[in-house]
Amino acid sequence: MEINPKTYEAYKLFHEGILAFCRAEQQGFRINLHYCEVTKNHLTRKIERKERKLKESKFYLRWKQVLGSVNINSNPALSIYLYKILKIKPAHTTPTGKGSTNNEALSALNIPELNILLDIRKLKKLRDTYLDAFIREQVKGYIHPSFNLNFAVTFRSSSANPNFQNIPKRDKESMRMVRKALYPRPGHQLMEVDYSGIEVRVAAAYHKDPVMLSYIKDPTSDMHGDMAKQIFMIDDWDRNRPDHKCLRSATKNGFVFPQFYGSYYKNNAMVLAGEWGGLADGKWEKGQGCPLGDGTLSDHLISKGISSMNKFIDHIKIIENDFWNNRFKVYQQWKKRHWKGYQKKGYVDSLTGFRCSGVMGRNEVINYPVQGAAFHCLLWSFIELDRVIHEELIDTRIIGQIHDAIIFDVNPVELEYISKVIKRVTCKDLPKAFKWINVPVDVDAELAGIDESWSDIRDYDMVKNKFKVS
DNA sequence: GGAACTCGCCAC
DNA sequence: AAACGTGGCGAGTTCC
Repeated sequence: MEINPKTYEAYKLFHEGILAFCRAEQQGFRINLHYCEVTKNHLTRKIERKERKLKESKFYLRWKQVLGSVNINSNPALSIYLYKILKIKPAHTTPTGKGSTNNEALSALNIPELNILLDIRKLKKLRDTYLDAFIREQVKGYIHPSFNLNFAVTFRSSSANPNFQNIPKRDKESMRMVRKALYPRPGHQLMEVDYSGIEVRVAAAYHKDPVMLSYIKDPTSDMHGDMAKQIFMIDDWDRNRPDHKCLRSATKNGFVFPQFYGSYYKNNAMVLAGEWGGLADGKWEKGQGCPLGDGTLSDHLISKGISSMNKFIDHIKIIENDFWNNRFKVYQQWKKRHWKGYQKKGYVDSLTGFRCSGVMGRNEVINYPVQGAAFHCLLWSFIELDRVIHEELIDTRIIGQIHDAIIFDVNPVELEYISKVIKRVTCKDLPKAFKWINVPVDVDAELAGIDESWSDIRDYDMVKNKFKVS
């Protein structure tokens, strides 16, 4: 018989985790029902206007003429019309080999009517997946998302009814529209506390790479900056310069993190090139990309001898090789050992006592134990904070969790106290409980004002007890 | 009429 | 040698 939690600690973590989640579920997250309904109707009218505009276009009339009837929500039908009937070459294909109709593929075609369709899609997503779900799921003005510990193969959590873990954040317009529906209890304020770089820190406990350890331990060092400097061949690197900041962020999201998840140089090069727009029909052109110094990024790269996409790919290949064989050599050796170990045993164990077994690929074998244990850091803190809140009979409540973040509905009177407790539990008590943690862990906090919505949270210093000024 | 599938898209 | 990890959900479609 296979028991997945291999240790009593692992079993206990999930058992107590479920009970702590249960209390958060029961508490729920307050919504502004009136706002949801008004915004939903507003979106519906906006969608209808755009649909009318689309239906008057030549593009649509031709589509209808050829196929008899048209459902603009049908991606299979759109794919057939665009790529089979109009014989347009798809910008890229789906995993099953058909012409893709996703945002990237349709945007690339530069057809105004398709841009209207993309607008409609986006608005429908906001209306149907979020606002409408809040209205449907709410009970007496509170939604009660479920937090599950029994679905994810990595022993992470999942959330449903509604899913609390995929509420828009990056797109500011969508973020505001949806998060403006979510409120604390009257007279309270929302606080979100997240572990910074927890997966990278947990990975370090597995591989113990000295270079990575010093990157994490030395607050003056900057891994993403160092990589950006190397990738874009910048001599006078200055992490405070806006153009260099832009390159740092592109490197972090287009090279470093994808590499940790198991991506490789060709994909990285395409993403990096796509991000700054140097890639136009495979041509490498001057004057492309974000501004850099006197010119643009593509001017700079061309001046450094990277004069084509192929040269850029070769360049990233060299960087990747250096990344794993020189910079993070010990990390690389661990990945190799770890993968061999799985091939021999047929399973991998996490530092938190969970066993992943079954058929897995190399990337899965490497990622699962890191992803799981990183979440377990959050889970342990969640349980402990829930215990303190429950035992001390204070009024602040935990109302949700997003993999590496906890959301609180705080009584303003308790703000200073709970901040202190959160800081202690997450940063001091956790490493005492999980002895395998070999680097400091840290949290960032965001807070909204009293009676403000989730869209209003701002960076907050839990030690000085004041908002950070940006 | 529902199960199972594909596709697209939101989060970490 | 191979090549981005984990989820949920809405809509459309196909199959039984």
